[in-house]
Formats: sequence, C-alpha cells, structure tokens
Amino acid sequence: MEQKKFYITTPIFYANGELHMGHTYTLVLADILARYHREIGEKTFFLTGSDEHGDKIVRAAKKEDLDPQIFVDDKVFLFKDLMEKLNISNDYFIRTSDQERHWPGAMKLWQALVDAGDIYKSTYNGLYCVGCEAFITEKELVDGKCPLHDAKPETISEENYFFKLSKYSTELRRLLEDKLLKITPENKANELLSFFLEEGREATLSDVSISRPRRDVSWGIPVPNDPEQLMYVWCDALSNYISALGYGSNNDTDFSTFWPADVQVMGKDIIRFHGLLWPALLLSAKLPLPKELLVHGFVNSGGKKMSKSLGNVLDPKEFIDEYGVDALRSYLAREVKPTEDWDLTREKFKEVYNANLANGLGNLVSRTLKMAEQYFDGHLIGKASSVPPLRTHISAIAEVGDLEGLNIPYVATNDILPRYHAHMHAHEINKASDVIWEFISHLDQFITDYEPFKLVKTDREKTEQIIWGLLYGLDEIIKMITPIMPETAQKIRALIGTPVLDEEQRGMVFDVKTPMEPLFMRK
RNA sequence: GCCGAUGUAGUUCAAUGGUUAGAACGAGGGACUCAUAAGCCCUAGACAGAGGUCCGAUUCCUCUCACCGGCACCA
Repeated sequence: MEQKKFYITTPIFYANGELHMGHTYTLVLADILARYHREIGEKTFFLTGSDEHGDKIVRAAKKEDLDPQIFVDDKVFLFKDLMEKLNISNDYFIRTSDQERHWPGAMKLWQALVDAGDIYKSTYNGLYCVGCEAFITEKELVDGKCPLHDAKPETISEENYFFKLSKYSTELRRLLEDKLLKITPENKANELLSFFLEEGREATLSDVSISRPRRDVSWGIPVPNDPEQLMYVWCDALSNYISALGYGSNNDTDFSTFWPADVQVMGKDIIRFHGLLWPALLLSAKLPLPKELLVHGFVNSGGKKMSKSLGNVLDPKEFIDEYGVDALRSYLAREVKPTEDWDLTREKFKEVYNANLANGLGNLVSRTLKMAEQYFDGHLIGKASSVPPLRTHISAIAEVGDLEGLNIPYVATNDILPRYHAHMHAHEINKASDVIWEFISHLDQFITDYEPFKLVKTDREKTEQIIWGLLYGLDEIIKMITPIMPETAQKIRALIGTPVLDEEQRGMVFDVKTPMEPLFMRK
C-alpha cells in the first residue's frame, strides 16, 4: 500500500518585527499536527516561512538605514531562533526574497494566470500618503488623515495588472457551499460566503490588483515580461505554498508528492485571502485546491488584546525560560480550543502547569518509578491480561458493563486511544490532550484502588502486575504526548525503557530507572 | 448601520423540551503515605434579564442588555 502523505503549512510571517504569542500558537498547532502525522507513519511535509516584500519593509529598513535584504535577514534570524526554542519541526523555511527557491514558483504561477487570460492591465486608484510613501486604506485613516503623518492622503492612479477574481465567483461559491474547500470552523466559511451577497442580493467578487509599479528601491519579484512592475503581495506571498515544494523549478518531485496541502493553518485575520483569492489563483492556474483551511483564534491577556500601551504583552520566551518548552507547548495544546479566541495570564499558566504537569504527569511518573525501583529493583515482568481490573467506575466506558477485565491495557486500547486518534484527526488537539490527562487520572486512580505500597507486604506477585500495568500506561502516554511534548516523551522513555519479551516468553519486561530530579518542578 | 455568533459555578468549558444541569482548575474539610504535602475521598458554588409557545424550558420563539466577529486590496 502506498504511504499516505500529509502536507501542512502555516502562513509566512511578515518580516517586520518579532514573532509573538499569536505566531507561537500557529506554529505549535501546526507542529503538533505535523509530528502526529509523522508519528502515525504518514509521509509528512511541514512548511513555514517569512513574507519579506512590500513597502512596509522598505520603509522600516530605510528607517534603520539598512538595505531591505539585511533588514529581513535579521528578522528571519529572530524567527528561526524562536522556532528552535519552540522545537518546531518544519521541513523547510521558505523566504519570499529567496530568488532561487521562491521566485521561479511565483513567476510560473503568474505566467499560468496570464496563460489563462486572467491578467489584464488597468488603473488602480488608491489613497496615497506622501509621508508613508505608500498606499493607505480607508480603514487606517483617522479623521480622513494618515494617523502617522497627520496628513490628508492624495488619491492617485497608476497602471497595474489586475487578476480576474470576478471570473471565479460562481465556482468559488459552489466550492464553499458544497464544502469541497473545507473551512474549519464552518462558521468561517459562512463569513466568506457573505462576500457573495450585497444588501441581500447576489454579488460577484471584484477583480484585484496584483502588481505595483517599481519604485526607486526595487524590492519585490519582477512581473514576467514587464520590468517596470513588481508583483503585489497576493501572487508573491501565496505562491510560497507551492514554490517551497519546487513548483517552477526543475525538480518538482515534492510538488507532485505533496500538493495539494492537506491542512493550511492560519489566523482568522487572513482567511479572506486564503479562502477566496488563493483558491481563485489555483483555479486559474489549473492546480488542485488545498483540502482544508484550519482557522484559529487570537490570544488575549486579561480579557484585553495584548498591547504595549496596556503593558500586558506576554512573550513566549518568558514561559519557555521559566517553565520549559514542553510546558508552553502542552499549555497551548490543552488549554486553547483551536477555533476560538483564548486568554493567557501568568497566573493561569502557573495554575495549569502545577495541576497538569507537576501534580499530574510528573508526579505519576515519579511515584510509579519509585515503587518499581524500591520493590522490584526496576525489573518487572508482566502481561496485559494479568493486570488487575480497575475498581473505580469510569464514566467514559460505563456502557461496557462491569469492571471485571476492565484493566489499564484494555481501557487504553478500547477507549483512550481511539478517542485520542479521532480528536487528533479532527485537529482538536485540546480534546486529544484532555483524553491523555483522563488516562493519567485513571492511573492515579488505579494506585488508589490497590494501594500497591501496602499490598507489596502481602502479595508481591499481584503488586508486580499492578506496577507493570502502570508502566504499560506510561508507555501509552509516551506515544500520545510525543507530538505535543517531544522532549518530555523522550525523558520518560529514557526512564522506563522499551519493554521487551523475556526469554521464556512469560511476558514483557520493563527495566526502569528512577528519575534523578522531578520532570516538572512545582512552581 | 447591516449580517452573524455567543452569554451556564470564582475561572475555562459540557449537556439536556421533563426525576437531584455535568467536568476540570481554583476554594474549604477528611482519611492515607508509593510520590514533586503530589494523589484519593467529601463539601460549597451556575443556566444574563423580560415576555411568549407548551402540561412542562436552561434547552424552542421574540425583545432587551452585554460581549465578540465579518462588512473587499490590511502580511
């Protein structure tokens, strides 16, 4: 059977500042899904990158008296530094200023649009602020003036290339309505569909300008066959998802293997471009559409949007330094519902850390290994069918009937794992995490049920099966947390080892070590 | 303004046209001790407000209030 492939992308991040908590969530969400799909054996490609063109970059670079390329190189260095700290396992990092890897793809896409007859020259009218040396949107105006320069923008016209977005209105609408282009959550698809209505009547999408005249600083991708024009952001940036796979190069193996994307992760601010314009560009170029857009929410702090003036900005590095990267990753995985806005405070983080990691997972590992070490010198032999049943009612599988035979391995296989996998496949990493912690709680309950620390004085054999059952449980936990907390998974693996069949085939053997220090220090 | 969503314990969420509306974290209490004074058990605590439909509504409808999102070239 052919190996299943999985292609997941994040948006490319604009290289004019540092990555913040919102970007961190995007990256961690995509990373957990990428790692999960690798873990279950799919051939996975995980892409992220940086968007480096545009007037804003040129201006920001000028302000620091830097060449745009030097300016973005600095920013990208910072991006990659944070990504390393976050343990992001991307297979490639695409940069829109990369003339070798990105430009040929962007140009090929442009040419495909031309060949489809979807590019034409027209006049673009926009509000231009002389101070900014850039177009400014009506939304940005304060009292009709540019807020930065307190000056009225002038309306100027220029010759640009336009893309016939209107031509694809009907098709796009059909794709969204029939869910052939799946948007998660669904209500975001409805938001997109509202663009096809205007005051209750049907409307078509307007064409968009997709180039700008070259200005004094040439910073952007030249339009094929017209050196006077540079690509505007749409074709330039969106094409990264295929240029990174080699579209437009002489080696398009990755492109033919991985395109279309299985999941494109993004914040809710950019679904319009990804849900309407991007599919339209692909339709025009006669390329397949991504299978699903996964739209996540925004982060707030203390109920307010993070902002410097409010002083409530929380930096991901702060949490990594104080609690460790896996603490941050597991927080993002379990405490955030991907499709909703969320709220983060230092207090909340600390509470969750202590409850889930120090008191929960960390303590469970600690008590299990201590008993294994103390009573059995770390060497335990057992098998799934010999582990005694749980004595305490577990609501999730109550329908199964009485508790006889309902032991840790049975519950893991028949209840916990199927639910974990179902949630992961639905990208519900928060629910998948909840299932893991439900299982952790079963293991703690199991210890309470049998009190092996007392039982060992009267029934060593049964005690061994109980602790072996706990180790079996930890083994399953390692598998489940690997995408979420890769470092922690490795640490626990190093402690409990990999079980092996014993010589007389009486069961599986664990040879365990006691931890030198707690996995998660209580804070 | 228009369109759409949401409002459930201190907090984050769940469920349901009908006996005591669930859970987690947090809070208070208890018995234990393998463990990071963690874990386990017990307790307290909620359906935004008003009206309507119905034998009966937290659940359906209307209105009010609150909060959020979208409303075209902004990465």
